[in-house]
Amino acid sequence: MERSTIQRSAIHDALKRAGRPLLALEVLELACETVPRIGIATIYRNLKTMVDEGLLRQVVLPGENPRFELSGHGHHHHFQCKQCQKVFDIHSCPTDLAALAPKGFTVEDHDLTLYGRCKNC
Amino acid sequence: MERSTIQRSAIHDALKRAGRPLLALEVLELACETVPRIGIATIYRNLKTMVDEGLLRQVVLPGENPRFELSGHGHHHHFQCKQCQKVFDIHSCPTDLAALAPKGFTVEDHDLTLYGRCKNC
DNA sequence: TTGATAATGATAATACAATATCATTATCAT
DNA sequence: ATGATAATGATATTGTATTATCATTATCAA
Repeated sequence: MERSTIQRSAIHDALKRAGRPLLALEVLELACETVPRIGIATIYRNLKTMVDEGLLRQVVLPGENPRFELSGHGHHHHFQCKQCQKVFDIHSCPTDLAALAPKGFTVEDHDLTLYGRCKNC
Repeated sequence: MERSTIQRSAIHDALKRAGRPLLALEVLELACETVPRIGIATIYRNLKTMVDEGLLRQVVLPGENPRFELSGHGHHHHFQCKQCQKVFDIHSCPTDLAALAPKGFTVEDHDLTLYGRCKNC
């Protein structure tokens, strides 16, 4: 990926407009609004490259296919709506988590997902 | 699954002895100590049945295949060791999580995974 | 503008966990 | 102990997300 293509920028734009982590197929759907004939292989190829470049970050929720979001939001967590399945960012983070681990265990990182109803559902 | 078999009890016993959530293949490995010729299909069949019966609970961590643990431990979370990949139970739980969601969002549930080094690693 | 070649799009191939198939074996009510 | 049949074990098949292939198209340095 050394050349700039309308497909690549359509993918970046889709994620920017969405403002929330998207599945590959959701990226396809949104990018289609800009490039109607864009193929799913192009979506996967570009997502992979952009993650490698550090432009995107993968968001993996339990039991879900990977989603993708623009990187540079720092450490944050996610909320999934049980109704529409959409995933949203949460920009705060609980603090005392390291204390939860049993004796002898060292906590280096954590993942938190909240579930419920989003604003629209 | 209406008859009691040594395979079924070997699976239950494997999970009991482990005391932590196991992957299907880990269950196979442990159950083999009791029933050397047990097949992977039998593992999957019984795990599914035992989950349906409420005897087992599925534990799904981000990007991981399902693990299985004996149910009846109530609400709790999990710790995954970055070294040995094993998953352990954490029997405490942060409280203020509902407050983290944006306005208009309702939090009904949550999933927390801690990552780091376990006691043995 | 042109040529080298990177990227795309359509689709075939892959990877792999989980399920289905089916002959054989084990369970258990009688 | 016996027979009906549930369960097993070996393995083929499926389902599905992702990747590879390759002819065609688009990009961009010259």
